[in-house]
Amino acid sequence: MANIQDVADAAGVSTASVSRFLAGQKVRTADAIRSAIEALDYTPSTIARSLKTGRHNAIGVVVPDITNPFFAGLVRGIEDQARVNGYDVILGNSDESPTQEEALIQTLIKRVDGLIVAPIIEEDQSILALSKTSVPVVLVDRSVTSTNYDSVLVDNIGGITAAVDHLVELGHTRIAFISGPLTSTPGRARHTGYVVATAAHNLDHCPEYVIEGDFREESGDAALRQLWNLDNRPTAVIVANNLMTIGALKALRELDVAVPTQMSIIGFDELSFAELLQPPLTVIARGDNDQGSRSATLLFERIQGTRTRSGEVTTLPVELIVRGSTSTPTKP
Amino acid sequence: MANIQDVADAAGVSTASVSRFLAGQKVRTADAIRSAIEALDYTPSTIARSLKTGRHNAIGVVVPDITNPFFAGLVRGIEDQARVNGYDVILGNSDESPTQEEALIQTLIKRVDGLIVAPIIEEDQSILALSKTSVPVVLVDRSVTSTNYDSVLVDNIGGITAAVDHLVELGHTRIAFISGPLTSTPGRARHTGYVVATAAHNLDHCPEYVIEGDFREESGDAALRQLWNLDNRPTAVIVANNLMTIGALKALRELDVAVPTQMSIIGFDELSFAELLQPPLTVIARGDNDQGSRSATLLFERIQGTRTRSGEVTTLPVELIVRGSTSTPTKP
DNA sequence: TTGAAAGCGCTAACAG
DNA sequence: CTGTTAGCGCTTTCAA
Repeated sequence: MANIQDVADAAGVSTASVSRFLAGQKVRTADAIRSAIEALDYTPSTIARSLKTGRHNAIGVVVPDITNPFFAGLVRGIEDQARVNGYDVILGNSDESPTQEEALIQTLIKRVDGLIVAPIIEEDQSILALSKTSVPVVLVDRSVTSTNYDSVLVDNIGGITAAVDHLVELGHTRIAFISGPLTSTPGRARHTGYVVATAAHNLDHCPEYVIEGDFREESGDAALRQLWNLDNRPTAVIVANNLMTIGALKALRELDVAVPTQMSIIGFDELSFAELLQPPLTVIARGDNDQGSRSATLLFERIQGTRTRSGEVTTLPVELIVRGSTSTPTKP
Repeated sequence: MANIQDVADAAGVSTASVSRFLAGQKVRTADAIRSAIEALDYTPSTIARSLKTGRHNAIGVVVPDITNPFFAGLVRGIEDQARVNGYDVILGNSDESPTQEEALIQTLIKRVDGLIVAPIIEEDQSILALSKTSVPVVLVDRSVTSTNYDSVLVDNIGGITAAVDHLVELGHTRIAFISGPLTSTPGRARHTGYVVATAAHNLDHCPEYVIEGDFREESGDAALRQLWNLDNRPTAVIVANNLMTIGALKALRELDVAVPTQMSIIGFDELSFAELLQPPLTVIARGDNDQGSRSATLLFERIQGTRTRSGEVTTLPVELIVRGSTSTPTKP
C-alpha cells in the first residue's frame, strides 16, 4: 500500500502538501498530487490519522440484542445517520448483561468518538464510569439516574395510559399488565403508566394483575399463563414489550383462549406481523428508526461541538393503533 | 489518559518492558508494572497498536439490511463469535445497493482485519476489487462468481425441492413461485430449485407462475396479487424469502383468500410469528445464527492463518417445517 | 531479561 | 502557499 510519502515523492512535493490537498486546501500542485494519488491508488490510512488527530470517525452502539426488531430498527436509524455524517458504526450486543455491557463499552471507547447506548439498568455502573471520560454519550430507550447525558426516550406513560383508557372505554375493569424489569427505564415507566392510569379510572388495585417479566419471550408466555390461572381472571392484558407480547400470544393460542372475546390484548411496540394475526393486534407503536436517528443526531451535535447543553431528555411520541385484539369484555 | 511512557516512568522501567508485560511475556518487574498500570488506570491505545502492528482486532460485516430478521440473526451469530475471539464488529447496511456496498467496503477495509459480506449480486464488482487486496473475506448467504473466497450458503435447492415435493404429495399441480432477484445467489438458486423440482414431477411449465420480486415486502404483495388474478390460478405458492412472504400474506388477507383451502403457501426462512398465524405458516427454516457463526469461524481461521485453502463452499442444511398453511388443494 | 531507538502513516505547528 | 519537523502511542528489532 502506498503511503503519503510515496505520493509526495511521485508528485515532487512534501507530505505536508499532500496532506493539505487531502484536507481540501488550496495547493498549487493539486494536479500533480491528484495524478500521483491516482497512479499509486493511494488512500490515506484511517488509523494513522486517528492516532494523530485523536478522532476516529466511528461511533459505538450498544444495545441489548440486535435480534429484537425494535433494536434492529433503532440501529438502522443510527447507522443511516452515521453514514451521512461520514462515520462508521461499531455494534455491540450487551444481551441484557451489565457485565457484558461494561466490557463492550471498555473496548469500544478506544476506537470511537461517541457512544449511543441503551443501558440495561437505570443504576448502570458502566455508564456512570463513562462520565469520568470526555467521550460524548447519548442514552437511548433507557436512561440512567444521576448522569448528565442526553437521552432519547418515548412517551411510555402516555402510551400505556392510552392503552388503559382504550380498554376502560370498552368496558374493561379487570386489566392486567405484564411488566418489564422495574430496574430499566421502559420497564419502570410503563409500569408507572399502568398504575397511574388504572388508578385514575378507580379500578380495583389487584396485585396479581401485575407480573414482572424480563422483556423476553418466555417470560411473556409464563406471565400470561399465570394470569389465566387466576380465580378472578382479567379480561384484558397489556404487555410491556414486543418479545413478551409474542410469548403471551403463543400462550393464548396454546391455552386456546379466544381473543378478544375471552381476553383483549395490547402490545407495546409495533410488530411487522401485527396485521397478519387473527385478530390483528392492537399495539402501542413508536418510530424505532426515528428514535435511532434522533439519538444519532444528538450525538453528532455533541461530537461536533455544536451542542453543549446536556442532560436533556427527548421524548418521542407513541401511538395507540387499535386493531382487532381489543373489544368489549364478554359478560361473565 | 496515561500512556505507556507514563507507566514505564512510574514503574522505573522502559516502555519496552511495559509492552512486553502487556503481551504476557515474563518480566522481572511485573509487580511494579502492574501497580503502575493500576495506579494510572492505564489501558493501551488500540489505535497506536494498530498503526504499529497492522492489526485491528475488528472485522467488518456488510449486509443488505439489519432490519431483516434473517440478517439480524446472522449478524448476531457473527458478533458473538467475534467477541469470543476478541474482535469488534463494524456493521454496514448496503441496502441492496451495489454503490453503497462498494462505499462501505472501501471504508471498512481500512479498519478491519477481515470482512464478512452478503454481496448484492453475483457479479459483484466491489468484491472482485477486493481480491486485489490481501484482506481475508468470507461471503455469506450469497456468493460471487469467479472469486476465490470461502462462502457459507444454505441448501437453497434442497429447501425448495422439499417444499415442492411436499406440495406435490398433497396433490398440487399448479404451484407458483415468487422468486428473488436472479442476480443474487439465493434468488437464482431457489429459482433453480423450483424449476428442477417441478420438472422432476412433470408439472406443466407455466411461465406466469414464476414472478421475480426483489426480496422486499411490497414485491411479495404485488406478486401474489398478480398470481391471484391469473385465469388459471395456482393452488399453492412458494415464496423465496421472509419479507416477500410477509407481503404475500398481507395480500392474501386483503384479497380474502382462504389459506390453505384456496391457496397453500410456504415461505423461505422461519418467522418469529409463523406459529401465531392462522393457519400457522409452513416454512423452509435455516439457522441464521449458525450461518453467522460459521462464517465468522471461517474468517478467523483465515485471519489467524490456520486456514489456507480457499474458495470452499459450506452448505448448511435447511428444514421444511410443515404447519397449517399447506393442505390438499380443493377440487375446482 | 532488559533498554535504546527506530518507525508505523499521518497532521499541524512553525518558519520561510 | 510550501516544506521541515516533531510527535501521536505503541511494538519490535538490536545490542547489551
